[in-house]
Amino acid sequence: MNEDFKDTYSIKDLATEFNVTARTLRHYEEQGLLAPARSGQTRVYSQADRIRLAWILRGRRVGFSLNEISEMLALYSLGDGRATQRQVTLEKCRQRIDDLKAQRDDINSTIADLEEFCDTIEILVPCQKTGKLVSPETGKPPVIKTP
Amino acid sequence: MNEDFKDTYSIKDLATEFNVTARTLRHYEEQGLLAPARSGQTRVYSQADRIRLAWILRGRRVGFSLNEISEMLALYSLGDGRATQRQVTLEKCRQRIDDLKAQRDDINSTIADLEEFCDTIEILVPCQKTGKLVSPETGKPPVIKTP
DNA sequence: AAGGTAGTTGACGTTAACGTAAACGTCAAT
DNA sequence: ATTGACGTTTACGTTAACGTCAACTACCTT
Repeated sequence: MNEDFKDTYSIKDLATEFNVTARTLRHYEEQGLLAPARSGQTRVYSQADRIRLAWILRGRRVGFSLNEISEMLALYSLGDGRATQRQVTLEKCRQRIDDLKAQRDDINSTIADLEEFCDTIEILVPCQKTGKLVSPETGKPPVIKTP
Repeated sequence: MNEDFKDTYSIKDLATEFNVTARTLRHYEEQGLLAPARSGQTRVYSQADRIRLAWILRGRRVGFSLNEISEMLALYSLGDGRATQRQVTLEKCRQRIDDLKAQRDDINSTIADLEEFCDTIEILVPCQKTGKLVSPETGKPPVIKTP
């Protein structure tokens, strides 16, 4: 029996795999984000549940609230729904995409700031007299772009 | 007198410009993220305060907590500090950069998911009989990758 | 049978990031 | 001089996303 490719998982299995607590998984179920099967009282997570959890957690890392994630999951189920809702679904979806692209720009800017900062102070050297960091060229304190 | 390039701002000025409440600015001050000058009791924000606020808000959009933003701002002031702290500062800074790059990857994946979803349902057409959305080619319901 | 491990359901506690209301000061305009 | 727009501090309220018990069940294992 191969243990690596199970098709069902206990709550602890998923919790440890994704580095969250069991409480978190129960919480997501309370919020309607997950709906694992039951064997008696005990939750039994399928492969689909596992994928869905990974998706949820990625959404969380990206900064979405559980409510937003819930709405996005709802969008997917609207995809095969009535035609009248198609346009609304598409608009919301595209809005999300635009927001994410804006956020990506913010992240790139922040990365650029931090990298420039790293580059600046990485070449500095302690001053003989004061012990403070100065430029090895000019002997003067660095010009740091402080926000 | 040109109103566009002021060198001082009221709390309301900045609040409206950045679309936050005055309460938020006071909160940031309580947390030590801002330290505007005072004219009597009244806060007077400088151009530097304004830039700093923009930086803070970008950090917030990126998903940082106020505490994390505070730490990052502290990094910058450590930049011209003692040599002994330089290495620590650099490591923290690079860690931040790596985290941000990972987050950017997550965002890109999410964007890809959403765009694929958009592409899929955008070409669908309502079925004559059921009214449900189906492929114009096959007449069958679409294959949507549901997380 | 006793203990250990893993599961369950309440239900209250916690933290961050503000919201909100009270109670008050200060000018400029009506 | 009173209204109104803007500012202040103090302090309690709120929401999200869980943490943290308690009290219980079920199933092995020794």
